[in-house]
Amino acid sequence: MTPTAARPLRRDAERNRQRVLAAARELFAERGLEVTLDDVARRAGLGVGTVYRRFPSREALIEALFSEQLDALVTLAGECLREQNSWDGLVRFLEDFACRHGGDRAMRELLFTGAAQRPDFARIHAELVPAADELVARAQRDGHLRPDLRGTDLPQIELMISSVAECTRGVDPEVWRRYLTLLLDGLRATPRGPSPLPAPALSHEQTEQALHRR
Amino acid sequence: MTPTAARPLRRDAERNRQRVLAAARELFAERGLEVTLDDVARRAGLGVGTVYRRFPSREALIEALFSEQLDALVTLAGECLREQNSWDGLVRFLEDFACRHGGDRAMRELLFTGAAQRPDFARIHAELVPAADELVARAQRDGHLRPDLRGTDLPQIELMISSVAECTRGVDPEVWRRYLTLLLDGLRATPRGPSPLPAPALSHEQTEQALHRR
DNA sequence: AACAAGCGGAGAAAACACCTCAACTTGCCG
DNA sequence: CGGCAAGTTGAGGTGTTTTCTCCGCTTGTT
Repeated sequence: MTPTAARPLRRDAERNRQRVLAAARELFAERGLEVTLDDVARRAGLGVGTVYRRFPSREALIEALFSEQLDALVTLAGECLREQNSWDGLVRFLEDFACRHGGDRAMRELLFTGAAQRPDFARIHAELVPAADELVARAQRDGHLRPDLRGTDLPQIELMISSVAECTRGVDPEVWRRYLTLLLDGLRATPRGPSPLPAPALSHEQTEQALHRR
Repeated sequence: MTPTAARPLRRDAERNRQRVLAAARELFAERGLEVTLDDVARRAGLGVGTVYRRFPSREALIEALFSEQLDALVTLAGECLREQNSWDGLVRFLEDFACRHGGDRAMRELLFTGAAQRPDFARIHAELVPAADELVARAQRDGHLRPDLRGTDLPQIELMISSVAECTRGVDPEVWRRYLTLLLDGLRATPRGPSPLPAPALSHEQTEQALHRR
C-alpha cells in the first residue's frame, strides 16, 4: 500500500524528508491539525516547495505521520491483553496511551474530535473496540475492576487524561499521572484506600501558567 | 461598569440585542470562541450591520456574554463553602460547574486554554484560587477527602469532566456524571466501594458518534 | 408628521492559506 | 570530471475567509 516505492530518494532529499517529518511532528503536537505546510517548512528550515514536493497535501503528511502511530495503538492493546495480571494490563493500556499521545494535540484531535473522517480510522476503531471490551471484561472476571465499567468507558477515560496532559505539558509533563492514579483508585472493585500519588500537585503558579498560556 | 447606560434602546433594538445574545450563546457553546460575528448574525436572523452596531467587536460580545457567568462561578464557590457537609460542598462545586459549563465549548476555551488574556480573568482567578484551597482543606479536615489532594487539582478535575461533557454532549448530555462519580470514588479518604453510577455507559454506536462527529 | 434610531447586506480591505513555477543548486552515475 | 536528473527555493498568483463600513431604506417614538 505505502511501500517505499519506485526508486530511493537522493541522500539529501531523504534527509530533508526526515526534517520535514520531525518538524511536522513537533508542530502538530503543539498546535494541532490546523498547522500550515508553510509553518512546517519554516520550522524545518526548508522552502515551502520542498515540502510540497514530498507531501502533495497536508493530508498526505498527516497520513504519513499518524498511520504508524495508529497501528501502534492496536499493537499496544494486544500486548496489554496478554499481560498476566489483568488489572496491570488495563492500567498499562491507559498509561502507555497517555504516555505516547497525551500531550500530542493533533493526535487528540484525530482520536477525539470529528477530524476522523480519515479512512484508517474505521479500521483502527474496528480493532480497538473489541480490545477495549476485552480488557475491561478480563479485569472484571478477575475481580480487580468494578463490575459496572464498560468498554466504551475507556475512550472517555483516555480523553480525560489526555486533556490534562495537553493542558499541563508545558509546565509539568508528568502530572497527568497524578490524575490517572486518582481515577484508577475509583475504578477498583474493592478499594484499598488512596494510592500514593506519583506526582506532586502543580503549584499555583504552574496552574496559572498551564491555564493561561497560549 | 456595564450599567444599562445612557438611554434605553428602542423596543425593537432591545429585542434584537437579545436575539444576538441568544444566537451567540448557542454558537459559542457549540463551536467555541472562533465564531464569526457574521455567523452570529445569520443565526440570529439579522443583518451583520445590526450586530456590529451593538457589539463593535467580537471581544465586546464575549465580554457581555461571559462576565456574568464568571461571577456566577465565584458565587458558586462561596455557596459550596457554606454547605454543612464539606464533602457535599466539594461535590456540588464540581457538579454544578460541569452542569453549567460542561458542554460549553467557549467557556472551556476561556477557562482552560490561553484564551484568557481577558481582563476579568485575573480577578476571577484571584477569587477562585483561595476558594478551591479551602474547599479541599475543609473536606480533608472532616476526614472525607484524601489528604494528598490540593486546591490546584480542582481545575484539572474540572477540565477532565468538561472534556467528556463536550465530547458527549451531542449524544448523551448526562454521561459526564458517570465519570465524575468514578473520579469521586477515587477522591475519598476512606473508600467505601464503588458508588452506583448515575448514568449508563455509552453504547458503541454512541461512542462512535461522539468521537467521529463534527 | 417628522426625525432620530435602527436595520440590512453588498462589498471594500486585509489577512491568510494553498500551491506553482522558473531560475538555481546538488548528488550521483558513467 | 562532466553532465543531467533530481532536488531546492521562495516570491508571488489565486482563492478563501474574516472583519467591518457605509448608505439607502425602514421603523419606533413623540
